Amino acid sequence: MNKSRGRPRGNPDTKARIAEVAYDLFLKHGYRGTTVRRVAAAAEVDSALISYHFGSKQGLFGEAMQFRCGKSPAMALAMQGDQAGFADRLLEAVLEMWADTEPLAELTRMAPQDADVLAVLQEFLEREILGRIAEFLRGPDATDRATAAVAVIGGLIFTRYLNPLRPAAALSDADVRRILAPALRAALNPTRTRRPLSA
Amino acid sequence: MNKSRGRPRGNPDTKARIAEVAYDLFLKHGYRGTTVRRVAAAAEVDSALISYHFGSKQGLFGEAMQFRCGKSPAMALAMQGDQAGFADRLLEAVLEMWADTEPLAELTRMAPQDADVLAVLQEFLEREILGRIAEFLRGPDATDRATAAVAVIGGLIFTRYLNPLRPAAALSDADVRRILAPALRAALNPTRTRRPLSA
DNA sequence: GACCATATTCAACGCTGATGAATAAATCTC
DNA sequence: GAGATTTATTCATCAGCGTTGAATATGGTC
Repeated sequence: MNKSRGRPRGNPDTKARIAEVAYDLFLKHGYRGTTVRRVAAAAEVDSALISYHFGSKQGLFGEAMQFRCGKSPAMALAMQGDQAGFADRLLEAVLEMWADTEPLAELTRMAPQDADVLAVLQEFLEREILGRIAEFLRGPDATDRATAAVAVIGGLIFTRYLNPLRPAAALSDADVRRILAPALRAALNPTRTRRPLSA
Repeated sequence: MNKSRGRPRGNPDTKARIAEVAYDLFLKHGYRGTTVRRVAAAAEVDSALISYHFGSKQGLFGEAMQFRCGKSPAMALAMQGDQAGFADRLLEAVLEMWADTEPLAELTRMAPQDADVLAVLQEFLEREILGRIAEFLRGPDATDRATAAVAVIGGLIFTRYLNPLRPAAALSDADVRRILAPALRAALNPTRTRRPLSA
């Protein structure tokens, strides 16, 4: 069982192998449920090696996840078309992203287990979603409106995926669209002044 | 320093003292940052006593927090009045609760640190908010509509308090009302069939 | 006063993530 | 090619975590 000390023969990319094994384990058991030692064992490596390569458990998590999220084509699609229908297309894109992109859904599922995970999710929301929306809007108060939109979208993600309230998670996609579309439209609405509240 | 073994003289309510000390520490250092041993030290008690009284760290957390949340009068106020203005009153109540109820805000602030904390928050949302809304609505699909409403409210809590996206947290109360009120109204709307999407 | 339930400390267990020293292979330098 | 340096790895160990079981002292009951 004991492997000899020192650098191994050849140039096996042990670091990459560790990251891959870690990725699987993180998906399966969540952040806290995945211990450094278990990753090491699964990769047939001493646990100290993980500290050596990734610095810390959080570092390992970051590197193991990083290269899989982002670059979803769903958003790109929403960016094409007129501003009028943008809200609806945007909502569609978000629903699609979480339905298709497995690592994203898994990331969300285990986010409440640790602050480190939530930080990754937060960065994703800000850079990947808020950033692109602001870019599309292009107005003077573009950032403001994008911010408001992300508030609504974040809400969707929270109640539906991240911390699913039992009944809330059961809403159909159609229901989600019906309920949140007005909110998204209001958020993206350039008229920043108060509007009459028509009950 | 050593205190003698066995039951102490008098009947000091050590359990309550522990809960109070724990509450302070949880607020100050968060869930993970507060170790059982440190609570024990602060309460001048052996750490095993905590397992004895509360069963586990999560149990300690639950009991330490429990008796302070809930029972907020803001919700009760929203329950009085006609159905037409309910959405707006409800939104108002939520904003008020998080502004006033210190432990609630703190609970939210440190929720991302651990799943245990999120579980407490989740229970609060379901029982204290979703439950009361359904009770007020009283219709045939009351639960459905309440669920939808909580989805929106949960969104507010998520982006504003729990995992504050830097720009999103900066929204004023007025902005929040403007953006989310339409969504809440849509959620509470009894006409469950699709409505025309007027851009 | 005997007895049992209760409250407490003590000592230990098996975990956790991390660090520093030893070691061996790969690579660079002359 | 030999020697020095850098890189990759294991090993032994650390301090800390939450939890458990045994020992012990007090309070209430008959």
